[in-house]
Amino acid sequence: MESYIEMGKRHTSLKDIAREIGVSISTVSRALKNHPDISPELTKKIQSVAKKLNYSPNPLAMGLLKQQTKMIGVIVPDIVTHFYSSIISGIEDIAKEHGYYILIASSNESLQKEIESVENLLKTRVEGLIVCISQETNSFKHFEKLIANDIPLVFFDRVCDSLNAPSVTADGKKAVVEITKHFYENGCRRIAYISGPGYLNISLNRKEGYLEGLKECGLEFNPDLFVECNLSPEDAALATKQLLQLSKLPDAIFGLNDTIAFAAMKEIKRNKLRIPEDIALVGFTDEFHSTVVAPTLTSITHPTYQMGQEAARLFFKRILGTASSSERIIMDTELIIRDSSVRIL
Amino acid sequence: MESYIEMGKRHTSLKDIAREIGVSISTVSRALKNHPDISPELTKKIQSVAKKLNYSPNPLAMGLLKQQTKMIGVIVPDIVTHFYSSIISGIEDIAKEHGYYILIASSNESLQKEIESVENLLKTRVEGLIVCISQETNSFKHFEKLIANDIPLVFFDRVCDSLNAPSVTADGKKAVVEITKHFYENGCRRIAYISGPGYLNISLNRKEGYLEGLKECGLEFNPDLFVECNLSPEDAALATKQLLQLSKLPDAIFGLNDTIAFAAMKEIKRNKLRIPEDIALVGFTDEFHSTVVAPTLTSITHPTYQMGQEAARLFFKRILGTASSSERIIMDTELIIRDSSVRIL
DNA sequence: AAGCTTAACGCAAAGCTTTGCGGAAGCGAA
DNA sequence: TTCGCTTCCGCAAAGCTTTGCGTTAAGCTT
Repeated sequence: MESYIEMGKRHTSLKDIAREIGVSISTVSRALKNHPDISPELTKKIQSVAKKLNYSPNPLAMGLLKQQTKMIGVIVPDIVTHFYSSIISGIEDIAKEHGYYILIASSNESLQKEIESVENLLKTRVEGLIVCISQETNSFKHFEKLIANDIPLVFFDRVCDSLNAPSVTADGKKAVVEITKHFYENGCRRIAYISGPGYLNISLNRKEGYLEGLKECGLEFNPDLFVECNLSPEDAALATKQLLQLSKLPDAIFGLNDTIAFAAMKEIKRNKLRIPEDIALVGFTDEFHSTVVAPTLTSITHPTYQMGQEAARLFFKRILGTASSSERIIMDTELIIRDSSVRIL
Repeated sequence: MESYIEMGKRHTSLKDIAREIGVSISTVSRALKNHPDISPELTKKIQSVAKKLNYSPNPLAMGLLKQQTKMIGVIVPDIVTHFYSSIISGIEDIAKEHGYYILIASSNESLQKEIESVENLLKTRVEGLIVCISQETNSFKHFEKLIANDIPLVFFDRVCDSLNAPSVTADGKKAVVEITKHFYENGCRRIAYISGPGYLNISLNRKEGYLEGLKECGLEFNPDLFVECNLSPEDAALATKQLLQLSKLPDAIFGLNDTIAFAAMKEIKRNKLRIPEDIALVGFTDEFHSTVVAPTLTSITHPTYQMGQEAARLFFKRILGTASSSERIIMDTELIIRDSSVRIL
């Protein structure tokens, strides 16, 4: 008896199995899920042939039928930063648990690309989106459309507070209060903050923490010591230069994130100033290389991987309909003290 | 006239448009691609309605019809290392040019997970795979199966030479010859090499370069100065310890990659030895933090992003049938000299 | 032996798109 | 008036799976 299976076909279908055995497609389908309508012997036979032919259901057909693709779109500013790739890892693992795959798109910090990504991802019929907005994103029409169409959407890290969507963020305010106090305890009195774009929630939250921290330490806010930059190393270097040109130098700098802190570190060194003796330095996000720079960088650790997991969990709550309309998870952070901020007083 | 479009449906189909206008589905399909059979007025009308309803073809249906998913599976040892995420970026961009999406899977350096990833990716009907094998991978059955089934497969960085598949790698041999000479010119005579698992092509190629370089410098190979480790920082630290316990210390260490070099750097510092005065150090892969460690690390730059692009291009050559059965691209590298290896003689 | 139940399957539709082919209507020509 | 051609559109199948419902034949009851 010759096999009817054509060679060159990459995947076996129910039809192939049906033809091979001489039964109908529906019988095969039922047998494979042990439907009682099919006799035990036939079921057994069909299952063995299916295994031999290495059958696996065609997800396209299933998707068409069930109207679901089992895919989640994930939009991040970039994929090469450890912070994001680590979060993606967390999302991926939870997605896998639910039998979902993720489709990753990078906005490259561009609003335009972010909008395109939303559209493209939607065209591929992802079932929803998990996103961290770009640093340029100050308009949210592309997301409002999703919410109006009832397409699941969850934000992480950089969120849009005005949108009614679930999110997971870090407690930036609390963290920066802690940083500011740490500076103070190490004798710093002119504490500078290099922030990101003012409309981003992370900039805002951390600034709140900065102000609150100053207050608690009995220090006054000095506009000279507050500068904004976009999130590039180049712009951060510029911001640092600006601080270093003040007639009265800062004695501490807090960078919105580690990228900014590293740029600041280079700039400070170039000016032959010592860290932390002349200027203490603290970052945020605890990138991998914090421990390997000199001096090692004091920073705030995000539980990045867990943030990714939580974001994904929020997503599935939403998919499964068990979510409150917009749950907001705020995760705790931890101050990791290293050499860049500790002065022997 | 009331619209027939149901609310709550997330996507418009041809059927929706057809019903809205009162023509058949096939007419709509043809009109949308300007088929001459459809009258200009009707075409115009259909197109305007399609636009209004924000129609985009259902990729599941298309996939089923055309038997293609427009998806590529990418398997990497991990996604959080800059080297891999950067390559992924390159792959992604070329894929996007071709209207393809990529599905990323991490093997976490585990052969078992790699095998699972291959199977899972295949179940989702990716059209082919682009992979960098795990450090454990010394068996290739899971890939042979792909080749036998004529499923496109291209390797990058860590490849399997015995398999007849296209690949893109860096010229490790040439690079390490250069490194060795660089050490020699800086007065080093006891040059050590911390390698990775012996069966990996990258370990092999670089060892060839090491031996060749020693030869050209008139140095003899000393087995004491050659150690292998798996690619973890912990194991690299162990390997370094082993070197530092030699009665006669090495005066130069080359690490298979930057991760190993960083681990070695920590270990050397812990032993109160100076870099590069006591031991010169060179890495490979030029991770972002090479410039920010102290001393800054001399290393080899891979053109990572371009490697990703080339891998993807190879993939599409294969898909489009214009590929020689197994083209192998070998990319040039560059030695970036920094503080960790330059001695003032 | 006729009627009925039940076990064990097959048919067909739906989900969406493309495309070869068949069909209807309109118009000019004979 | 009728044949034939052109123009313009619809039918249906294929790609794969699931599932409600219909069908067949065997076995049992009385």
